[in-house]
Amino acid sequence: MDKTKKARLTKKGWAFGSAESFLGLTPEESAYIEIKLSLARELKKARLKKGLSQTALASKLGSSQSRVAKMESADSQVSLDLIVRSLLATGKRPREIARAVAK
Amino acid sequence: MDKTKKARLTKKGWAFGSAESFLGLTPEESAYIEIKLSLARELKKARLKKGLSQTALASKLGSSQSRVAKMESADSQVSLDLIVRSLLATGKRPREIARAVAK
DNA sequence: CAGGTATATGTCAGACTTGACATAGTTAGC
DNA sequence: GCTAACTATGTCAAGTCTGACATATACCTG
Repeated sequence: MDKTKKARLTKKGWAFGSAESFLGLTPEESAYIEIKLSLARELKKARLKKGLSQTALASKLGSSQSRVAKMESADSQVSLDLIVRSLLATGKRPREIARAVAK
Repeated sequence: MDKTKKARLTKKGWAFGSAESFLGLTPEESAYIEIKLSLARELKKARLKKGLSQTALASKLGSSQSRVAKMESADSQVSLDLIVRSLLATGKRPREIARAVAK
């Protein structure tokens, strides 16, 4: 999968929209990015709901502020694995994660 | 996350059961493994439904038979990312993936 | 405006994941 | 049993992701 394209799409300028493409992404690639973006938004929502800063959440996760920021922006250098594990660590149940995946 | 424990749990002897634990896994770790196992089963089901061998699927995915086998067994050396992307490549829609996540 | 808090972005060494390959085990038909 | 097709498991070099750090930007409040 071409990470440069993903990176471009998920840069600030694109985050507001959907990941559909005129840049040659296949439907599967688009779907993958959509899922990642949705989970990223879910993580941010979960954090804010708990009134935590990125730094505070990072500490709970055993990670760092910069990585939390990258998760929340669905950075191409962040895996789905990490986002899902972080969601679980914030108390989200699989059912809620599933909802975000479908959205 | 301790990968050795995960590896042990997902070894043949445990694959039939759930990933709950008397080995010191936290609920989040268990949930993560459950999700992975569920998606792994989904991938196998999708492949069989299409009447493909692991080798044939691997070729479609640009991967190898051994990696497909590892995906289907939720091997600890396989990421959620890869399983999700493979599911998408086999034609599964996010909604169906979500269902497996919740299960 | 200074200082503080929060978030974003770039980089890096070390850890992890990947496709490929080798090999072993399993299953089905003969 | 033998063969062939299928699947499981181990290993490795190359590529990717991670936490940590540095730094930048934005927004307060005094």
